[in-house]
This record gives sequence, structure tokens and C-alpha cells, in this order.
Amino acid sequence: MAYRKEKIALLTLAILGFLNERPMHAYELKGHIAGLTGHVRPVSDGALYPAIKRLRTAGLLTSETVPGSGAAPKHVLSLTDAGRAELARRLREPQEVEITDRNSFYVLLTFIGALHDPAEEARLLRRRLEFLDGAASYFYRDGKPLRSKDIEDRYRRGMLRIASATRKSEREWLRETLDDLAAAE
Amino acid sequence: MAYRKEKIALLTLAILGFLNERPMHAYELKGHIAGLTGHVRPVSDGALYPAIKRLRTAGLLTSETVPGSGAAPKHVLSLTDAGRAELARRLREPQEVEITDRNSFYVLLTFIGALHDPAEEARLLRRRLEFLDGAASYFYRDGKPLRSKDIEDRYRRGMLRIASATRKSEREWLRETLDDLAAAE
DNA sequence: GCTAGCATGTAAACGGTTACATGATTAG
DNA sequence: CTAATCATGTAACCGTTTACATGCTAGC
Repeated sequence: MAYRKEKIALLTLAILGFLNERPMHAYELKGHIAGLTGHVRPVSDGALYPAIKRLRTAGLLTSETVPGSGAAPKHVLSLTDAGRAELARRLREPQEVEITDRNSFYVLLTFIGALHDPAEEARLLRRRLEFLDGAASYFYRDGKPLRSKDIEDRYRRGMLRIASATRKSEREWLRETLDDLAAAE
Repeated sequence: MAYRKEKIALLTLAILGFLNERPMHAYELKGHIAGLTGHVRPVSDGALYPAIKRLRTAGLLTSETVPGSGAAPKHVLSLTDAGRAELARRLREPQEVEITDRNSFYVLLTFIGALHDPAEEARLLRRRLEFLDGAASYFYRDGKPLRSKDIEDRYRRGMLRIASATRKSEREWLRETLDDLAAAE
């Protein structure tokens, strides 16, 4: 038994996703990924370079050295066919956490358009919408989720208020976009 | 040179925070933390138990064994004075990422009330508000952040739309709460 | 003369995920 | 009788963080 559960590896997905748009060197990737992760949370070199190395070893990307404008020579990275296939696979078969977790889902959303397959894209949005419809609260007492007004702490109430507004706008967008996608077919 | 940068260790903060409210055993903590992390993302045992062990070794909490209702005997965990001091320190001196990063900030927000110090609490909210006011975009072209209408990809536009709605509601709440805190003084 | 930006990497330490291991009680 | 919930832990693996290491160019 015991089937292998894949790791999420968001960084890998982001690298594949951006390289699919155009070849790029590591330093450039860094900027793109930093922007992605929300508000400029830098990717550390110690995460990025080993990740690239792993992908190169796995044959998902190739590296071509060109003289650097400025400092060290750049290594321009390009996806191989295997890399493009892996990206498509990751986008088509997301893990449950990638639907559930905000950050993961947004990374998926960033690149899902690369599939150029409205039906598949709609499937992802529908999964997210279903997840959001089964709402989840943040705080518990006696094992039961607390409603906002039952929480004495103003900061926790605030968190729920913001989460609620976010959920609402996300649901709206998901519904609109699903309608658009259906209409375009 | 090279001063030591502390790790974020969100899990540690959450453990200290919840134990500060009342003594609890690990399994109970698990439920609380899972709710916290957004929509029920379970904490794995392999993360939780070692984290507790580290805190116990560091003298931040003590464990008392009581016969378990159900299965294994429970280990009821309580904060020591050092544990409470560490929690206060973490809340009072947050890292920059803990202001910047959504999830980190929300964990901070969950427990900041424990300080019972409106001025200090307001300081945290003000820092977050300042961060949000220096807005950040998600996508770049030629090194410059793209405005929503300049993005062709509907999914990326959607992400910005949701992020914008979230930012707006968070700003509103922060301003209101800062006013409340100021008025109460 | 110095700092920021460009550009690439490595190594130790740490912590989280996954899977393994065990076992009792309760609800369907 | 079987799955879910309660309850605690360990160990291998792997990826991230932090810090170390190097060096050039442009602007102040």
C-alpha cells in the first residue's frame, strides 16, 4: 500500500511556469517569483539555485551560458519538452492542498492559462469554488467553530472580517469567470 | 558582523500563543492550529511533536501526564514564565517578514491581544498599514509592475482583483481599529 | 570610497512532510 | 465490524533558511 504523495514544491512550479513564457536566467526568475509570492518576499539563492540544479538534472530545463551584462556570465535557462510536459501535468493534476491553500492556488492560477484549454481551466476554478463554498472558520471553542460575534478579541474578529471579504470577492470572480468560460465555448 | 536573523517559526508562536490561553495537550493544540492556518490545513504530527519537544527542552513549557479520556495518556502542556516571556517578546519584536507576509501577520494578530497593551498593539497595526500603503503588484514586464488592465491573462487579472479587494478591506479594518484604540486611551 | 544592483553559487543547520508504529473508544 | 476520533510519538528524507564566498559595474 502506501502510495507516494507528491510534495507541493511551489518553487518548482513557479520556475517551470515562468520559463515556459520565455527563457530567462536565474536572477531574472528571482524577481518574477518574488513578485508572485505576494508582496515581494524574496526567494533565497539557497532555495533557487539548488531548485534549478534539480530541474536541470531531471532534464526539465537546459542552461546556455552568455556573457553577462555587468557581472558574472548569465546562464539562460530554457524548458525542454519534458519540462513543458511536467508543467502541463502539474497544472492538470493539482494536489488537494494546491486547491485549499491560498498561496498554492494562486501560483496555479498564475500559470493555468498556459494550458490554453478552457475546459481544464474551468475545472480548476470549479474545484476552488467548491472548496470555498464549504466555508471554514478560524477559531474554535469546545470543538465548534466560533461565529464572528461570539469572539471577544477584536483582532480575531478583524481577521474573520477580512477573510470574509476576501472569500466574497474571490467567489464573485470565480463565478463570473466560469460564466465567461462557458459562454466562450 | 553578520548578526543572527531569527527564523520565523510560526508553529512555535502558535503553540506559545494557544498555551498562554490555557494548558492543553498536543492533540488539542493540533485542532486549534489547524483552524488558524487558514482553512483547516492540518499540522502534521511530525512537525507538532518535535516542536513541543524543542520548547520543553528550552524550558518554555512543562508537561504533566494525566490519564487519557479515550486512548493514550494525555500530556497536558503549560507555559512556564520563560514561555510567557518568550511569547511577549515575539509579539513585541516581530520580524519584518511577520509584517509583510499574510500568514505570519495573521498569526501575530491572533495573539497580539495577549499583550494587554493597546499602544503596543496599535504599533503592530500601524506597521502593517504602512506596509499595505506601499502597495505591491504581482507581475512585472521589463522590470516594472504591471497594472491590472495591462495584463492579458484573465487569471492574473483576477488575482490582482481579489488581492485589491482584500487589501482594501484590511486597510479599512486597520484604520477603524487604530481609531478605536486611540479613542480608548 | 561606498553602496546598490547584477550575477552565480555552496554548506551547515534546521524544520516540515511522509510514513511508520501503536492502541483504546465510540458511532454507524 | 469498521471507520473515525482520540492520543502519542519516531525516523528518513528533503527542501528552505541563513550565512558564506566571489566579483564586476554604475551612481552618489
